[in-house]
Amino acid sequence: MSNIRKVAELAGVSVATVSRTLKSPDIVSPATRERVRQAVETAGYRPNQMAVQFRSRRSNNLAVLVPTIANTFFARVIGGIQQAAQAQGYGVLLCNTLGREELEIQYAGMVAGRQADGVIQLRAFNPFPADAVEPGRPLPMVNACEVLDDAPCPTLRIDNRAAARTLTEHLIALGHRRIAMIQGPRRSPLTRDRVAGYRDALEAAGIPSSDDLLYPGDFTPRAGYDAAGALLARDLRPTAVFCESDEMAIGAISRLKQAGFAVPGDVSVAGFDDIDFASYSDPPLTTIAQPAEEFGQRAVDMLIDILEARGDVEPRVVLPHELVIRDSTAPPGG
Amino acid sequence: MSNIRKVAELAGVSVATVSRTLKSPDIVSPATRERVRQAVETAGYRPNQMAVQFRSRRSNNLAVLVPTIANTFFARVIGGIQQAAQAQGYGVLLCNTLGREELEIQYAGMVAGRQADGVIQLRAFNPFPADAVEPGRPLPMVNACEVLDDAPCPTLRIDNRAAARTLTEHLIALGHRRIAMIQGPRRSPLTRDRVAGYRDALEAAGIPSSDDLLYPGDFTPRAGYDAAGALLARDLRPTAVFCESDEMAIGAISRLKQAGFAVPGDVSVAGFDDIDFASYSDPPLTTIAQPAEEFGQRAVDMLIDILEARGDVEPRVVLPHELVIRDSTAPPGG
DNA sequence: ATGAAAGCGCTAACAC
DNA sequence: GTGTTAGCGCTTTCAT
Repeated sequence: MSNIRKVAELAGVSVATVSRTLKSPDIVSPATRERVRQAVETAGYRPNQMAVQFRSRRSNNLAVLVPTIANTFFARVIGGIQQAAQAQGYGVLLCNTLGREELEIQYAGMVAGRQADGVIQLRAFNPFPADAVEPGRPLPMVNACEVLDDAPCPTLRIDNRAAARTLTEHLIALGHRRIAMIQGPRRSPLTRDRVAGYRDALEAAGIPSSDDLLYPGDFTPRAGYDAAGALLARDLRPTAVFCESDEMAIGAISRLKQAGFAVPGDVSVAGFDDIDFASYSDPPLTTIAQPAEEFGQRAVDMLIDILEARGDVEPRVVLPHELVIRDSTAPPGG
Repeated sequence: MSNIRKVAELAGVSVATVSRTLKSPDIVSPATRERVRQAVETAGYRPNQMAVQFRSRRSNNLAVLVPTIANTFFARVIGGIQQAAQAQGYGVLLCNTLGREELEIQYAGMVAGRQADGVIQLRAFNPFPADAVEPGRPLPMVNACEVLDDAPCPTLRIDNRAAARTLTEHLIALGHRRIAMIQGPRRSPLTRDRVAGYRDALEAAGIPSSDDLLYPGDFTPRAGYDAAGALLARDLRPTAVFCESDEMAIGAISRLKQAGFAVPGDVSVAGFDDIDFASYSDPPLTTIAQPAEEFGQRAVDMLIDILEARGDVEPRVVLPHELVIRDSTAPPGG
């Protein structure tokens, strides 16, 4: 493999000139520039990025901490991250953490080890040890989607409480009063905020809310399926179910139909995220659309703003969501 | 940030000893070892991986070229890759190529630029220029899932032809004779092999095959939806549809139901991949299960075998598939 | 078992 | 506009 010295010899110039020709061609005379280009060509020279990174103290990599890439929504977010990162000359180091904190901490250590310049964390957990915060330096992290209340870095999310309230209001407006909720993980801020929004709507409508209409889940179809089963065993069957992910909604619908109930005839089902499959489900899902790709792109932009110290980064960004009404929700007994 | 020299000073040893303590503790005396550990601790020392990589000439990163991460099947494969890579101390550089060759070539260039030690390519395309093949050195690449016939590296796939044949035979055994196929991209070896298997089955049953039962697609639900629409416009409606992905099958079912046809009553629909949603679709999908996570894990193992020259790597690995019969297929007119 | 020292390939002062 | 040179932080001979 050829290096910068070989190229310099070939071109009859110094290594500094070769370096300059590559980094800032404009400060090199056209003649030299051309000779160097030739030499690069004939030598088949590719700069050793490990050396470049080492010397310039920047890895140009972003570490992405994702609970699970198997989740359709996260896959879209990562698509957005990848696209934006690539456009700005950064690589994406993927870290599937399965929500395990020790793994998240380990991966965040890639910043201390200079493997990555910064971290995009898609879960509400700060993987940096307290002593990683160099006083004066901002933490090289952006926390997106599921966000820590007191995140020590910029955050990016939708207004989950408002979204959940809107969705619940939609259900109430259709005439539902017994509305169950299939939730995400119990301790997630996502779940907490969405339950709050759900309660907001019930309360505003004068409907008493009851904890036993709340079913825990984990965003997977299986969880929705199981929760729907539990829900059907109740004496007073809910007439509507608000699922915290489209995946769970699809699972729930499957279970409901299997038990002989029509959706939305007997039970209305609403989802969250607006994944691709939401439109192709039977019935097509009423859901809250989140700007998944934009989450990724914005997170990258914000992180690079931090890394390259391009002025101040907005600390708390809230992206718009949208209620998408399809056919999985209808008046009760309709 | 502290470096190895500071630690050496603190411990009162040479940098070489610190390095040794970290890399091969066993060749350092227990006493020194302990002093160094102390020093590392008090200094809060983390080796600069950029320097380590630079010096040792290995990035310990694997580049993964994936057409689109938004595809559920690929997302699972990547999950497997990530898991195996992490277990063996490698990082995963994600490259969403959208099937664009110039991007694939650019990303494969990360190997020449020492950003990555090797490449896992999930599409049938060789992104390495001819002169990248150092004579004598094997190409640091594994080609998995969609595989080049004459791939210049080990490949990993299922027997797509056999799988398609099995699935088609299942349809024929149910009594279908007019079986349409909604395909992947026209020029993909995946499509070619599966069409071949489909034809094998028809031929063996003495059913004439006709090209106009073949509908092009791109693996997305939308493509399945559209193709199903086209298919319904025919004079003689097929009684069964073989879709080259579960995503397309779900899209197709959506379109069929929308047009008032029952699945499988009026039209049987089969998919491919056995994604999570396949079980929760209505009706649950008959499909071919592929070992997605295993694809990822095996690809990583094979690639690392190449990189670390651990003996010979099996050049053509074929993983098992399985026909999963659910409710989306039934006898015609049933 | 440990230390001294060379150098990986590159960038960035600093000189001319 | 170009060359000289000093490292970046680490690993790894080669001595001792």
